[in-house]
Amino acid sequence: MTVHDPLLPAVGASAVSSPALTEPVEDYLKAIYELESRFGAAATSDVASALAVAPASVTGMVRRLATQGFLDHVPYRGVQLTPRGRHAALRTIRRHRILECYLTGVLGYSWDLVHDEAERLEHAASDELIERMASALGHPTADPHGAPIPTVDGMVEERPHRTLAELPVGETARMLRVSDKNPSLLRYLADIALQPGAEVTMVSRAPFDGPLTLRIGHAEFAVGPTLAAQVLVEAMPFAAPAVAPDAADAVVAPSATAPSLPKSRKSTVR
Amino acid sequence: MTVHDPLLPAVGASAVSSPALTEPVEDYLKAIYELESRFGAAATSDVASALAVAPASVTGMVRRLATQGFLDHVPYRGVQLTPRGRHAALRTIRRHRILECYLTGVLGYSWDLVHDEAERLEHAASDELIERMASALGHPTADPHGAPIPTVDGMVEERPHRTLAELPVGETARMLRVSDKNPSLLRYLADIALQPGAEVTMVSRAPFDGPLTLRIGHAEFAVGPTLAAQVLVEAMPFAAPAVAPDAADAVVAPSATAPSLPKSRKSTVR
DNA sequence: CGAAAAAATTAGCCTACCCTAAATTAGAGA
DNA sequence: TCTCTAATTTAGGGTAGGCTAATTTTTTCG
Repeated sequence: MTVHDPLLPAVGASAVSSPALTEPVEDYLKAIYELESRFGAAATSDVASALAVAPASVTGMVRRLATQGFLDHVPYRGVQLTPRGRHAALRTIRRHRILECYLTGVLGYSWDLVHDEAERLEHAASDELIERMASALGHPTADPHGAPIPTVDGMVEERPHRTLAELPVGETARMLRVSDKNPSLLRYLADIALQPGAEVTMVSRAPFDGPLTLRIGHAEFAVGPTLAAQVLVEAMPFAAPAVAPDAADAVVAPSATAPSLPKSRKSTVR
Repeated sequence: MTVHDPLLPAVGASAVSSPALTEPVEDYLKAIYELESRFGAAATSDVASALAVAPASVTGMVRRLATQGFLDHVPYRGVQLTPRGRHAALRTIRRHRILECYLTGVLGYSWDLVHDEAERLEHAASDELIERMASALGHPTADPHGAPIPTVDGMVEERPHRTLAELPVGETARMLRVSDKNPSLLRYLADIALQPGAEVTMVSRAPFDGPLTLRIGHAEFAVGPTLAAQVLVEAMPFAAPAVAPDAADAVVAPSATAPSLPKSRKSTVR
């Protein structure tokens, strides 16, 4: 009986150069990581709907992942990634986001189409390839949708933010980030020039969950609260439009779209 | 035939938008295609060793592929791809070779390392991505190892060739192609500048399968017959380095003395 | 030609994932 | 507190692919 013994040679601290995770495993870890960082915990049914599988399938996979040390599972209580699991998740997320940067920045993909492509390539690309892409791009720190790119050793810088829906009337903020998963939403946002880095002002807010009026550049748009809730914004560095403490050193604001998209020319390939 | 029909309504002509082949299936079809074009038929054991699986596994997969119409299988007699199977194989091969071009041409991979990377990406990349890469490269017709790239509709131009081992003493040929599967061989060939397009002259040939002496550029190298048998060459179009195009069957006189004149049954195919 | 060797297939198992239906448990509300 | 519902897990199956061992067929060779 020749046993192949594919997994875990030892309980080593962190990455022992993992024996290649399967695609489903990478997907589960990524989904759990994202749910965990959004809600503090990942519920079975949330993982199931994120991955479009039945809840029972999640239970099964979770048991497997727990025995392999990727997460802790308290039955009926939810799961939590171990450092090992978190590291694996972040590796996949890094790949995904660098791929998105590369596809938009170098190969001309539009930001609403990169997600699916990156979703498949993230499992197939070697570290070598990912790092070559990153360096061809000048080591971007955020993907085209504004999501921060984890470092090779698993660090992510989450910037403080609120949703556009929470922005008080009269205030201006900088668009920070939006999910990459909804192509038609992304196409609409591109239409109204609401992309990471853009300045957006809350002009008015209709009552009873009514539409919000935004100013982006010189144009105004009315959007629904559902959309606004999906767009993350951050406070502008300083200098508010109306009451600036010192207008003299206010940052030059590009009036139209301010794309701080990670697009770089230099190719550091050898 | 269950067609999922994901997005587009009927692409037309050739592609019936196959229900996405699995990775193993693509690998089998590709391997069978290559064996078939090399030997005229694909034997179970050859497929098994090409894919590093047990022969029994091949029998099983072959049965599945036959019922799906990718190939015909006469038990104990071998398999033959159907047009459908051949088309699928060529699609994978096209992807593989365009990926190799892109990785070496744009991302700086060396030619001995691209194979493994392309091998994984070929299953994950969308047609969209492959065609974007191809057009970024100006639609190459051969990969870095000299292998021709099938067109989108499954045409390959196989050039007439012989192996370097067969090159008569005194003759010069142009290096055409070498397998991409052996990194150390490729590194050695790069060392001696024997790459597609290079001109190589057979200076002498030691008896009893002894070493062959080649001239490449201004240098001479002795190589074993095994290596030489893996390198494909083609007749030079016309015009040897220093001689005018009139000398149709004149051979460039090598400085080294050729023991016996090559019988030179010239079949200058082009 | 007939026997041994080689090649291929069958039989029987295994693992990873996925699913549905049937328990079970947690948590909310009366 | 007790019950009802929603969430979760267990039970029982299915498919794709892979493996070893045993068997069958083909080929080769004395």
